[in-house]
Amino acid sequence: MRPVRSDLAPRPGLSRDEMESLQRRVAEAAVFEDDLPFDPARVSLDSPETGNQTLTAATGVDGDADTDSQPPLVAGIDQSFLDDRALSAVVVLRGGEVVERVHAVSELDLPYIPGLLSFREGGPILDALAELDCDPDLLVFDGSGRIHFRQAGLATHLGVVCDAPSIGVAKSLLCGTPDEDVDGRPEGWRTPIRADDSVDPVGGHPAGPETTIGYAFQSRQYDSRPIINPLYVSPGHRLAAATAVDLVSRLSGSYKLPEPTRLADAYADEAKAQYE
DNA sequence: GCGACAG
DNA sequence: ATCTTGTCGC
Repeated sequence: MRPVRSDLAPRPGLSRDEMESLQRRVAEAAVFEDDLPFDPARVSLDSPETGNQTLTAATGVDGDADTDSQPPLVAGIDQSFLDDRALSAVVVLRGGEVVERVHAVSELDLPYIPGLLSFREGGPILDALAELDCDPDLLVFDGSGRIHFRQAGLATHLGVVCDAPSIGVAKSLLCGTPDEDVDGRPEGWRTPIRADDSVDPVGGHPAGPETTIGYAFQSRQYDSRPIINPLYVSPGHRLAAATAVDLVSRLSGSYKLPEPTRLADAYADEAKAQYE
């Protein structure tokens, strides 16, 4: 998969002000409403092994019955680190099946700076995506999308550069305010994350308290003690916040992290062993 | 000045 | 992100 907007790609050697202005340009190009090449309802972890060819009525009118009969391709992306190099891993799923796995090792140019993560990890991730033979319908990133000071987190930045639907799944909240207290909620529970003073309005995207920039989502919860923190899901590009949580919910298996992310996480560690 | 901050 | 032993429970 190749970058479509390489002019907006995270380049090394930019000053902090230049990185921030590039993020504003990315946010302006971002679409936070549904513009998907597939029906979200067709995303699941169930393998259509036995071919559920019921309801094939629509295929006769739209054509492309072959590709329409299969679930969308979803890519999970995560990284592990070696000294000052990053190992970016990508695992692509179709239904519950892994159809491709690739990884790339790249030099890191910057340290981790809250708010500028895509400039540290973006390039390395694009290196891995370039190794892909297939073309994912959806990209699931480890980090934020619209839940970002300039509404241009990692998932938004790379989603725009690849011009692909993308979602950001973070384990902690970067900015914004949850509608309700997020502690000790049951599985499946979710509440909106609204823009606050730390979020800037950008392009056609407002940043008032009425703006939902993402959701806190309780993907897993055990009946006992160790209360599990929720996931913070936000749209990256080409989908609305509500659709982003719905998709993450559909991609959730038996663990806290959605399956594509969990598999990419494991693959990043597995591949790392080959280099150390 | 103080606080807050994805991975 | 990364460094790490033991421990509880299905």
